Amino acid sequence: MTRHAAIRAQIEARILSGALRPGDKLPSEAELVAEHGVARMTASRALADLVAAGLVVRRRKAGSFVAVPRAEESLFGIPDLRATLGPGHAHAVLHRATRAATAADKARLGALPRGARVLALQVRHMAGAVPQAIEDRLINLAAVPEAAAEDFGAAPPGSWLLERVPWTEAEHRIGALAADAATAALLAVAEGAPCLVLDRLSRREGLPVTAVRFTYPGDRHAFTGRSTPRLREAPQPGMRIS
Amino acid sequence: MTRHAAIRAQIEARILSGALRPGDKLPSEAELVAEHGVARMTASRALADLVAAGLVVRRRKAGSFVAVPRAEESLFGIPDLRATLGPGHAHAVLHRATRAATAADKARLGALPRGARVLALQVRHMAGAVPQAIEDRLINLAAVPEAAAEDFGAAPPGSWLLERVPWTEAEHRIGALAADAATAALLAVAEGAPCLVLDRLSRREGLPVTAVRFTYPGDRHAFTGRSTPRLREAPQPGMRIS
DNA sequence: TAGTGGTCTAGACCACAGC
DNA sequence: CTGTGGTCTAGACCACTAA
Repeated sequence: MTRHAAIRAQIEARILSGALRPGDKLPSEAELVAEHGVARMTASRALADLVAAGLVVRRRKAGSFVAVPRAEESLFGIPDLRATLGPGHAHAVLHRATRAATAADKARLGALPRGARVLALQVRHMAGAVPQAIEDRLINLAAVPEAAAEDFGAAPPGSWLLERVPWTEAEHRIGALAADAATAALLAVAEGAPCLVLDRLSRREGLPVTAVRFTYPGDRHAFTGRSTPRLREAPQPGMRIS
Repeated sequence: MTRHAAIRAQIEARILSGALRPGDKLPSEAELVAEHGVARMTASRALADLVAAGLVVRRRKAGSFVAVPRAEESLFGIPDLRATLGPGHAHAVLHRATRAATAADKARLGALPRGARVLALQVRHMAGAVPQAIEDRLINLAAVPEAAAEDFGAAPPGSWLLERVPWTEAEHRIGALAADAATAALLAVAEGAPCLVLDRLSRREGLPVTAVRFTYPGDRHAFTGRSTPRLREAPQPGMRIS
């Protein structure tokens, strides 16, 4: 491993483990130079890589800090609904339950220890009086214990989680399904109407954090995005839901 | 503009304009040093940025070369169907026409000069005897004149284009639609069945190149992906269609 | 084996934004 | 004003691999 990669890995591990939290100050280049006995360009390279990875922000004179994830640029470039729908957006928690993980829960979240507890949520997102999406979410309380005491009245669970839990891996699936009777009723569409479905499973260092399914009425939503060849100084703008 | 950015921009312009084609050799670091009067690290940084942008590949002793886009990692990480479906995949051109751009064509491709000619294609993708997708594509012949003489028997148009035409910008839309009668017949699904629809418009330096709509049966396909925080040395694996 | 890229050093000057 | 990051230099050694 190269020296800049070693420095980078050390800092990255502290961020991903939670020892360093979003907003915390990192060592300055000069401190890294003294600590690791390298040239400043080497320390600078390590921090620059962390910036490219989105884990760190740097400000002149102020220093380097653990990046605070912005809700607008969620996983895979698919933002959460708060940013998408804007001020007219409202959400309501339809169901909320904590329970020992069932077999079905384990199938969604992946391997969980025996007796693991999960928080199951169903949230409906509205734009005015028009239903825009149904969110079915499972949260692994072993990974996010503070979720048990949260009512998600102010921020929907996606935004709430994004600002608190660093993630290291996510799996996504975007498909199309016909609305079943329950979904159709909640979304105010005809039974059998085409719906866009986004499934996402997020992990932190192998530990499942949350599994979520968003169901959007096919006539009201699409994922849109712009992309350019990935440039270091122009990160991918990502997808929007529109 | 910094010196490494200037060197990078010069090379990038030559690649995007087509003056340098995929596979062409770029100046070595030593040549860039002599040409621009900079230190080697500065030239190296310019080339490293181009590698990060995916425009360049570098091999020790051999040199730096314009990257040949791989069909497996298409725009937005959504690969073309050849790579997805593997050896069992076959495609057939159902319709093929060159014509002066109609109003509908211009609506899909965006601004075109008067009298612009386009190639319209409809292609069906199969896995064995099972239809997997319908591809409706428009190609701007002003941007890709050699497409007029291509029959797309060997490679489907997506792969063919990707290997020949550099792109600088793309817009995407993923939605869900009910299959109309014609689509249902081609995909061998019931009329009204939910379908996943991917629309993509690609441009090269503002010039529309191609607009395409893929329609997938909702019960046979989904876009799946894994993602990690974007690391310079571990590029996004991207989506797969499965 | 020689050319090329990959990394690192120990300096330097500058721009910028907090203090 | 000063700490911090951003960039650049002119070297150096090494690793890899294509010739």
